[in-house]
Amino acid sequence: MARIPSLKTAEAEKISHLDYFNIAISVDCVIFGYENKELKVLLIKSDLEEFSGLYSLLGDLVRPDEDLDSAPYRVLKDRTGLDDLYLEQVHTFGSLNRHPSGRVITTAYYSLINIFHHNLQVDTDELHWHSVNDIRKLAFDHKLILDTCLQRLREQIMEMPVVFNLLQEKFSLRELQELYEAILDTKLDRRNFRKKIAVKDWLQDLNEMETNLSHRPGKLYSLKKQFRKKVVRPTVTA
Amino acid sequence: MARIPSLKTAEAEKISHLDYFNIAISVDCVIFGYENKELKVLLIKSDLEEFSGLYSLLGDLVRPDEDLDSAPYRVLKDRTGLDDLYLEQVHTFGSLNRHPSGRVITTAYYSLINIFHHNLQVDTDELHWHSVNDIRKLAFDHKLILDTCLQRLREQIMEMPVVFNLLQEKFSLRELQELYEAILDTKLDRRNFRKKIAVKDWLQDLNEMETNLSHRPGKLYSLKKQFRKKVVRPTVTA
DNA sequence: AATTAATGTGTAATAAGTACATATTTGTTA
DNA sequence: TAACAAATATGTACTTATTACACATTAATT
Repeated sequence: MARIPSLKTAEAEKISHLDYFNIAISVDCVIFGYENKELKVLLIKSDLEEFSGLYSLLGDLVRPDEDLDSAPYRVLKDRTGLDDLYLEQVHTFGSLNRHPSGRVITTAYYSLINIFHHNLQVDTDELHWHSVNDIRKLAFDHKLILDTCLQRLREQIMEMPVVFNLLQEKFSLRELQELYEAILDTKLDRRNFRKKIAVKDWLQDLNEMETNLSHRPGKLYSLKKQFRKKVVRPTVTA
Repeated sequence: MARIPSLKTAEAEKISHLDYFNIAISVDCVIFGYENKELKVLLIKSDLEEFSGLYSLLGDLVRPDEDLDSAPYRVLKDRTGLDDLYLEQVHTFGSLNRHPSGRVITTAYYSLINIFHHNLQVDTDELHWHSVNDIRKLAFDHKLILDTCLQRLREQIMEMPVVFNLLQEKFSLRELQELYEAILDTKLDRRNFRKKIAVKDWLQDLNEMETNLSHRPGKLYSLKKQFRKKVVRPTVTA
């Protein structure tokens, strides 16, 4: 376990207390949304000269009086007004030169939010949704963070009922499939997709149909209640 | 992205620079070993009064001039003399009160080492191998960290050729199966296990046999060379 | 030579994943 | 109001992976 250096070994004492507290820790949020059959991510223009013109993820320093895992909730609440969100810790990035203004280690989280949520308020002067597929370069190491989080999201969507946080409460199987296709960036077979989803038993048949379409409407579904609890910290079940 | 507070928003300016650098960051290593058909973990007697009598993981504060991912290598090198190790970042733990002497956020790594490695030197006054199954309570939140890392290890052993870091270079399929059984804490069917391993194509048949057994000896294998590279930082392939 | 204790191996049964086509429903248009 | 356009709903054959399970073989020991 870490020793607080001022109290302990000679080796540690060579290095002053201040040095050790000279690393800042931040969180960065990869906030995924979904619109127009495309997976989006919420970005902000970087406020550093070094990265002028580049976008970056939303993040902030962790406060001394908040849990690490609470920090991304605060960031999201401040930036979007939403507080009942799916968040998952993915990885911590800490190479020496990742931040030009100083030593900052950052823990990355991804979050899934419904772009059309009635309470969602993104300051559109500052924040913009970008198609994940169009992003080539971001400030800092944020492209790497984005890719890492996207990979994790892709690993999880068939294991856990998470993508529903990106959709309206009611949706058709076609809409759900289009969402999976957007996230995985691949085409899926309709019949096989339905079979796979049916086996999971995640969905409630609402006995309602789509309306206002110029073709045959599909049935509407919602995520079963028992899966709606948000907050997902990876907990150990072993 | 995190803003360095002294430079930016009014809100941030309320909080002094020092406050923000008042969080220390450490790494903790779950060092797995394997002996006598049991999965072991290397622990040290906690040096804090609060936890007297309890063991803890090996860790240290991250230095201002080292990459986060380098810190666990340093810890392992210092503690075990080994430097060519498999290490994987698992999760970062940062609840407010996880460390009694101050605010410390820690990134957990797991490592797999061969207890009988000729260069391994564990200071046996300080460090001890414990059977993972016997561990009930550890200092700090280290039991949670251990469980989280063990879960990750279990998820990975059928996906990637990692467990070979726990074995001697040459081993029989029986030994390999016993190792899997120890990690998963379950019995496996011999024929099915062999089939599964054969499909992975990880092993080199050495055309040698076990010796000094009072029963039929098994063939010896080693991990194929191309899988021997160590250092595995989860890299993004997307 | 018989015994002990393990190795090495294959097949049938079940489950999961993949590829693929037709009838049906609704709204629109001629 | 009939025909059309565009989508929904659905099943089966094929392939691949997973599971359960038993017998002949080998080397050392007695």
